[in-house]
Amino acid sequence: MPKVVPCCPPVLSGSLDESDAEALASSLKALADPVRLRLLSFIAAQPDREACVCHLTQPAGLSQPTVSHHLQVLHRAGLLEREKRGAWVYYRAVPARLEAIRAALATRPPRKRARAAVGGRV
Amino acid sequence: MPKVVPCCPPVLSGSLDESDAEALASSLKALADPVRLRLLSFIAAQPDREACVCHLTQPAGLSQPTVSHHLQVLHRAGLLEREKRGAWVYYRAVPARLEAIRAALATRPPRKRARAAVGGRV
DNA sequence: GCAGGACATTGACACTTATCGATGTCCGAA
DNA sequence: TTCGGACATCGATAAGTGTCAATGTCCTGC
Repeated sequence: MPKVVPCCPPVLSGSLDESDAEALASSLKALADPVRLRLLSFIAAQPDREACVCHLTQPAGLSQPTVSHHLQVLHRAGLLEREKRGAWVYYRAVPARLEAIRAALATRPPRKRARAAVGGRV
Repeated sequence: MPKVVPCCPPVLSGSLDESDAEALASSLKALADPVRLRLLSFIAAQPDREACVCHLTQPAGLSQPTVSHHLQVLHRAGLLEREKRGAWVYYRAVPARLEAIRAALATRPPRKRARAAVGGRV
């Protein structure tokens, strides 16, 4: 059974301590780029909710190394899963991670809900 | 009656177009800094939900021009309101703006709710 | 084993951003 | 009117980031 790690307190519900702020900022930084937002939403919009890198360079309009770089940033932030299948690498969105970030931005403290933050602290 | 401006489509609900992605990324960039997250939460945690700059430099541990800079970034993103009272300037959080950003990060399309995105597009 | 394709990594460059000291502007008090 | 305090702006600097061409690694098919 996976450990349930509580998320950091919502931004507007009290004073964030320094490490919570660092962690949340680091996740937000991964999201705060138009290319990465589009990659994330493009991948999630695929019929099977995944895409390999070769299908992403053209919609992104960027070179393969650049797309690879952005995917790596999203992957390191826990927002994308990586799966290697043969010569290809498939990326899949992790909605729970995005949900955890959303929870950290909640205006009011969220209702208690088990497993809301699966995937680690934000 | 104020115009209700719909927010951009949620990231995971379909493919974001370029201008939506730019707008959302720009709002997220304003949030994606530990100093700014702490300023925002500190201000919101005050008894009267506001604070003047002179009360923020010490908790932030930064120089007055630097704090002023961060407040300006949050203000330009619509996350803080600015009010000048005599020689002092008071900043107040704008929860609706944060809520609009959260909505844009929703995993599923949100239920229709009037005035959910008051304050402009994200 | 060899050739070619898919993806990651490296190195370099331009651009942005966080930070501070110095200075400017505006306000209230004397 | 003058002085001092609160805040913003400016200029400079160091650190971070997005981008690409070149190169490296790994897999598949021949």
